[in-house]
Amino acid sequence: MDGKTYNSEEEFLKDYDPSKFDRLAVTTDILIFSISEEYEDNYRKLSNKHFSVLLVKRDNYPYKDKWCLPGGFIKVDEDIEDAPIRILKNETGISDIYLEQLYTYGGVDRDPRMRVISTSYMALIDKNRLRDKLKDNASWFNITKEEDKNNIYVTLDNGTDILKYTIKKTLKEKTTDRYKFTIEENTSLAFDHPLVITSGMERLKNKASYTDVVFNMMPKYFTLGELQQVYEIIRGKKLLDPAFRRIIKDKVEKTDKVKTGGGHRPSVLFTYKEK
Amino acid sequence: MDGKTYNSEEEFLKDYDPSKFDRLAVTTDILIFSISEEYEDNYRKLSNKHFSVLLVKRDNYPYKDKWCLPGGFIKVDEDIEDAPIRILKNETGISDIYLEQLYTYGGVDRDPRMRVISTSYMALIDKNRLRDKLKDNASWFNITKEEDKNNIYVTLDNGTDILKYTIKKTLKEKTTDRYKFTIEENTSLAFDHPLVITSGMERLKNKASYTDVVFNMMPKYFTLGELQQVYEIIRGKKLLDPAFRRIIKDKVEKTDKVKTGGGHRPSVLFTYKEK
DNA sequence: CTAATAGTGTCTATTAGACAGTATGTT
DNA sequence: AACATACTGTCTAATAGACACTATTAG
Repeated sequence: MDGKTYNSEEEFLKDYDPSKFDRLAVTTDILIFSISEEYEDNYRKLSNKHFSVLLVKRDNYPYKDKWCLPGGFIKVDEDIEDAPIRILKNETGISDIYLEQLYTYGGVDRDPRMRVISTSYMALIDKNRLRDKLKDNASWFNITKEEDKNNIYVTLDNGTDILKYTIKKTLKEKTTDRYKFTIEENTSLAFDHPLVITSGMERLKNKASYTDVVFNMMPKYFTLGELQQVYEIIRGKKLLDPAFRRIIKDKVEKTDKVKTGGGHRPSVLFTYKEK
Repeated sequence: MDGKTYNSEEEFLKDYDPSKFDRLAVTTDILIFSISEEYEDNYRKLSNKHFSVLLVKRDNYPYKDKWCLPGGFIKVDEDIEDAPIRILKNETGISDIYLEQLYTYGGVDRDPRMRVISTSYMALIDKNRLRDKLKDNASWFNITKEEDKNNIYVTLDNGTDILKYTIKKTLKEKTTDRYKFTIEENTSLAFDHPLVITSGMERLKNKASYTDVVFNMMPKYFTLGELQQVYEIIRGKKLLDPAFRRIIKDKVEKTDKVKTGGGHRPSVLFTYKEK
């Protein structure tokens, strides 16, 4: 550092000038994922479930009127993990929500205003917990994803707006099959949020196959059919009933409640059983 | 934001004052892992391998004379992923090294000088690539880890200094078995680096079981015995030969070279085969 | 009765774990 | 010859995939 030598940490700190280092604005973006239901006209059929993400509409520049992930600046006197909790509380009104850090994005041109570093978090919730508590610039978007060898095509739909984007995948590292995602096309999402959403979905998909994360999106009581539907949505493929039940059986607890009224055999309600 | 309304993004940006947001120093810490060998006095035996990490000795306050991970500040005009590449090049002289972002730490009191956010990266290298290129404040430390239900006990040894620390594990989240790590005891490592090292080791251990990361620490040619040793060190358990060879067989390619001179049957040399 | 889901039994294929054996170079 | 590792065959256990079947309700 500078030429002077110090004899103790106290002495050093007293003399220390923090301004000599570059400082950057640090923000956090939160992916709030949930499952939404769409009821069928056929009384016999189960409700159609969708994977969905909460977006907010920007009311000022940059990206005015575009949709983006909820987020905000990290305060100088705030632990980084406290920022997403604060924002989540502010956005949904609830505070005990599954939260996980995902990735820190820091491209030089992420934000036209200034240099910003952004740490993304993923939150999973059961939508039933927050009936009519949403702010009016916020909205749930159903996610539809299609994929081929080189691209991921995503459509976000909240019933009014339809947002589409395309992500290009290029293999970045052979030993771990990691891909570099780049935005190939994007009409209506702000910043690099298409990247954040896509990586978050991938992460969740992976975690769903070796952990119990999925239960964070389930209500207290659920049928195995409903649970299977959610797994299928997140894993992106149909699962066979007997296999699914085999795998899940130690993770759930049977209750004496049943769900009736579906025009078919009633289904037993289960709860999540911790190990 | 402020009261004024703008008609275009250009207009908005011209008027924009970036100083109104908190700014933080952002750094990166790099875990450089490798495998070191310790030759046995018994000519017949294979060399004893250790998992090791590169540390540098701090030559000024704070934490003067303590060991820490190589790292540095992210520059305002530098992409966040470019910082670890720059530091790695500077520290080891090589540039094509396996690199992966791990986690962003941002506790308020991480650094006594000022508020710092730090993104950690993990790098894996084959030590043979950098014979006598190390700087003189840097040193490889062999890592020994022991674990019980509540704690992880780690010893770092470079032949001269022995550093010890203890990490306390507390279950943070039930559905994904995630633990919160806290430093319980730490005599000679700077900052929160015991946390970074421990989490990095965990991450590598997991990745080793479902990817080919391990090959990043191997030389071009290796025997299956050596490869198995490295897997065993990282996974933290003995593996059975036939099972290991079954799993690995599609990932490696036999060469016509053999390794002789070991006082036992010569071993065929293999190379990594990409899918 | 019928459509639609709930739930189970069982057979097969694949993968993982375990052990025992054979092979071969150096001193 | 003996030690230490290299390498393989095979049996068993556990897990995953597939299909077919029975059960039960609202309308």
